[in-house]
Amino acid sequence: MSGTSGRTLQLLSLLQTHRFWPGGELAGRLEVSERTLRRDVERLRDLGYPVDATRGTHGGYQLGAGASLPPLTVDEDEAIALVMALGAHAATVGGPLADASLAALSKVVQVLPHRLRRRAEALRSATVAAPFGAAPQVDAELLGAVALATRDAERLRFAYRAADGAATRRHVEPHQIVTVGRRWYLLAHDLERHDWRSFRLDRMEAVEATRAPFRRRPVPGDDAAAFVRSRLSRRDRSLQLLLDVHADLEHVRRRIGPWATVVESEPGRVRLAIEANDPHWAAFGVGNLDADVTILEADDEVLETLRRWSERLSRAAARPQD
Amino acid sequence: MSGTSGRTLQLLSLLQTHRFWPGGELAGRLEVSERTLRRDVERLRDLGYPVDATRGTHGGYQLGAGASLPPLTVDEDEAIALVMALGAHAATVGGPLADASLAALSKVVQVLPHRLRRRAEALRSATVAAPFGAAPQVDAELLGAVALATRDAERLRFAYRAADGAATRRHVEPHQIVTVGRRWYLLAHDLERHDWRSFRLDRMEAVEATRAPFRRRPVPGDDAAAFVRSRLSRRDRSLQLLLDVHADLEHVRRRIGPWATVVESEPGRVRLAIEANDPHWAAFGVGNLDADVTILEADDEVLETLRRWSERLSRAAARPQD
DNA sequence: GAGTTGCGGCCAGTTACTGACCTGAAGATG
DNA sequence: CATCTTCAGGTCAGTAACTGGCCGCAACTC
Repeated sequence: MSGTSGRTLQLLSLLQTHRFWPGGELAGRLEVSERTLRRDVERLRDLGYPVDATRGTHGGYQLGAGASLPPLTVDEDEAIALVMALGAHAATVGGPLADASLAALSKVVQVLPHRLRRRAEALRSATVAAPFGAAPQVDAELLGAVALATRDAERLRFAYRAADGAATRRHVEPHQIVTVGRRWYLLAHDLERHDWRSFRLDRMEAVEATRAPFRRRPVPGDDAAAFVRSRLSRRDRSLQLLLDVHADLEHVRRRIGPWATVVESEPGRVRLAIEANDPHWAAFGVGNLDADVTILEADDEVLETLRRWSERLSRAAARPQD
Repeated sequence: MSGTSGRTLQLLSLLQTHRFWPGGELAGRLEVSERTLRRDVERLRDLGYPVDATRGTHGGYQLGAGASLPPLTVDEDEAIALVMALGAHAATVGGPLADASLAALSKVVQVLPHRLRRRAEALRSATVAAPFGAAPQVDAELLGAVALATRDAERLRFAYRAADGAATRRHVEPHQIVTVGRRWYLLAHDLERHDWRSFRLDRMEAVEATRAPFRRRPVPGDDAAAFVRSRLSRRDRSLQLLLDVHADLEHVRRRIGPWATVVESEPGRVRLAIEANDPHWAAFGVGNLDADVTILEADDEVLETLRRWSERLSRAAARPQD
């Protein structure tokens, strides 16, 4: 590792892996004199990263919270945790927080060494799908690649399997990634069809970022999520559940969070759309609402699942054998 | 910002915020000649971070995936996303992945500027609790502080409200953070009681890291999670649910994941303990198992909730009004 | 083939980094 | 209170590294 710059980075990294470091120890690790260490610390401070020092016996250096964020030095396990955590988080929250998560995810994925990708993938398949039935099993690397291209306004090529099984090759301008009903979609402008299209990420394959930059266009209706929702394929939409909940909006929000769309509400009644890609998820939603519910629209499969849950729960509750 | 080192860091950061940078642009931003930029790039490469370059028209530099992980430069929104994603992730997965998440979380929290902490806190309270009823609403900063002290083997002082309401001041050696039934616990050696104790993180307050380091002791039984589980207070334990599932282990694992403990299993039957801090969570578990279930042990509150869910679901399923 | 962009050698002037030595100050210890 | 430990930072001299300007070269695009 080369001279001063490398050492400065290394110092920053050391200060992040342990809270306290006595000066001598640091100097030893960096293989410089203590005087030089003090100068390195000074350099970090000049760079805006506050290194707090304590004098006297058991004194030492410590990286504090400052005005700006120092570069995070993460190790391999932590990088994998980041990939998995950010992917899951982006899927469960919506809006700007999801965007920030994706932005962070793309940074990690961009620099993730290949062997770590394999490890992450292995872990992902070993880890149980989030307990809502089928979670959006999108490959973290693919998600990262798409997020990266979206961030950098870079054209994208990929293979797509449509709902009817037809396989096509696409060339698009990726505009935004959104989640609807626990599934990932990419809203993009299709360069061959000259129109907006939304693509399910779990149906994309062989994603290839061409390096061609593009100029962003305004999204129709100025609301990517709404646009994607309006374009859901019949099959995707079929598990949608429309219901009247006899409770206040506040209660509904607290119980089900962002994973359902409030269509309209008045005091004591909320009309709610649950986009369920899994009937179990719909059943959970209805149960967890903790209020009386009238179903306005639902697929037979969902109704059937509701009945099965109901029977199972009542049987279980009827026979406590303790 | 000082000379070379700062510029190198800045270059690394620029390379992470956009995928492609033409050399001239980078040189301009860093206010150096293109020759010096080339040398900076070389420096980064010497440091082990692979900067790929493309020649010719529309050429430029690009940070690639290499052998080691470069320091991540995240912006404020991303830092907040990290805090929230890692906290949530650590709570939902168990084992080594959770540990890695906590390690990463502590790194972020350590350097998070104060104003960002406030923003994170605000977002946290605005964000709906995860839809399992009461999520473990542990302050992210507190979690980070405890994780930091645990990582660095640093003694901890805090105020604790016990289950019976008694408020005490504790001084402990924090050994491990574990989750049981969607709650956070700290397994620690109490320095005043001279024995192991487990503390619920949501009952801790005013956490203060003394700088006193301690030497780790072997955890009794060598399994922190098991130890904490065995010491759960009566109140915490009361919502435990013990059941026989008539399905294969594989099926159960796939349906409920790490959020339940398999007590024993034989082909076609699994005995399962669900640690539920919320009866709704238990109801969800039973329903989502998608198999016949016999309850062996359960609190009345849980049984009552199961019944309520059952009724609600069957009423809802019976009256589809489409 | 022409234009663009990155690569890296060379050179000379400048800068800054390093280790040694020293004085001071702040906290811990007894 | 005296003493020890540890960080802070000035100075100095030798060395190393950095910088910008110049160059010919190589790779890629159109």
